[in-house]
Amino acid sequence: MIFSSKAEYGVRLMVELGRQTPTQPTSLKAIAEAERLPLAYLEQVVARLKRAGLVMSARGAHGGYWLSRPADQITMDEVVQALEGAIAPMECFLSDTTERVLCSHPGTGVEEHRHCATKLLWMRVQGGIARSLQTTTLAELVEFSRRESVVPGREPAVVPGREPVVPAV
Amino acid sequence: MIFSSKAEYGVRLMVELGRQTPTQPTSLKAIAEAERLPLAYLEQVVARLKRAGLVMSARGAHGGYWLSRPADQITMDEVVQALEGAIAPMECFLSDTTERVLCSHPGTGVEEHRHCATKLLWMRVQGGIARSLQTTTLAELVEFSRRESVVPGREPAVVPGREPVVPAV
DNA sequence: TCGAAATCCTACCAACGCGGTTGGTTAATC
DNA sequence: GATTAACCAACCGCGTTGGTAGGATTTCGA
Repeated sequence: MIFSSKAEYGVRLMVELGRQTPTQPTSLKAIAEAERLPLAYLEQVVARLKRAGLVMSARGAHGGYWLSRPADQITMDEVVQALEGAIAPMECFLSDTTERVLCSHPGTGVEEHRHCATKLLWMRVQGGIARSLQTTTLAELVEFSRRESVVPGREPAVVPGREPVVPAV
Repeated sequence: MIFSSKAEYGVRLMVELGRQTPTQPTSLKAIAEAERLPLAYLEQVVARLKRAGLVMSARGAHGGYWLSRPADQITMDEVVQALEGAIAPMECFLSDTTERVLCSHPGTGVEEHRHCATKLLWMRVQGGIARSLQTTTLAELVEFSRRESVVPGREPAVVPGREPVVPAV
């Protein structure tokens, strides 16, 4: 599994917030019940979203959460990044903003100076993921969730302007 | 981290095999030393590749492994799939070859019939990953590893009709 | 014919992250 | 002042990960 349940829950939470009128806050309890998710765990999830500035909150009675921006100005890579941290296919991608190629194993002093072929592969994978996340907005997901599921069997039309997904969406 | 070390080790192993002349087998020991990886663990990794039919082997002295096909006829999604199993961003994508949308939580009898918005997102992510893996061949990685480290260069030949990669591979 | 080199096979294990739970404290509303 | 809700900090069982251990089997060269 590529993403943990934090991402799943967090995205659902964001969609739920996007479905609400932004004028009044929505309580976590309401969301937990609607999505049948454990409230206490959702608290930890939403904390990440708040730290990332994606949602705002009000405490006390009738408090709750709401989106800090309109849903069409929130791309899903922001959301997923807030929930999962940096999206990296492999370890050597993390604190490695420099172009250094040092995928050899530590310990031995000898540095591997051959081209790290796997890095090319993981770069492409990362690019593929990033692209799909950046080109999807929260508003799209909200709109998708609003459509009545007339027939559960067939997937509805992909959002116009998007390329068709390869494995038959 | 999206992929485990099995994928990293296995891809390296395949690249290493791709660098050899295919006429004679390469022993795991040689690969383990070249890549500084634990031999006993590599055995488990290569077993997956063999089960998937990507490599062949000969036992006994002077035995070893070799690619079962030319490297330009091996796409990396085959390799990664053999190593990691099915590539799924989220659990509900696994034994779900049918078009059913049932991302609700089990337990309660009530089925969630609202459109599962997260599924749309994970579909796109999966598509992005699949595309990047399918359009990369082992031969490319081998060729890349042969190049002296000049400039990582430009991403070659994205599938026609696709837009260019966003984060600058 | 023997030993070395290699694949092949099964079991075991420590450590870590995941998916929560528990139990509170603080702040706002009625 | 009671209720509602966000906020906070531990804690914890469990499964997966990344190996190791130890052997069995096959093949080749001397």
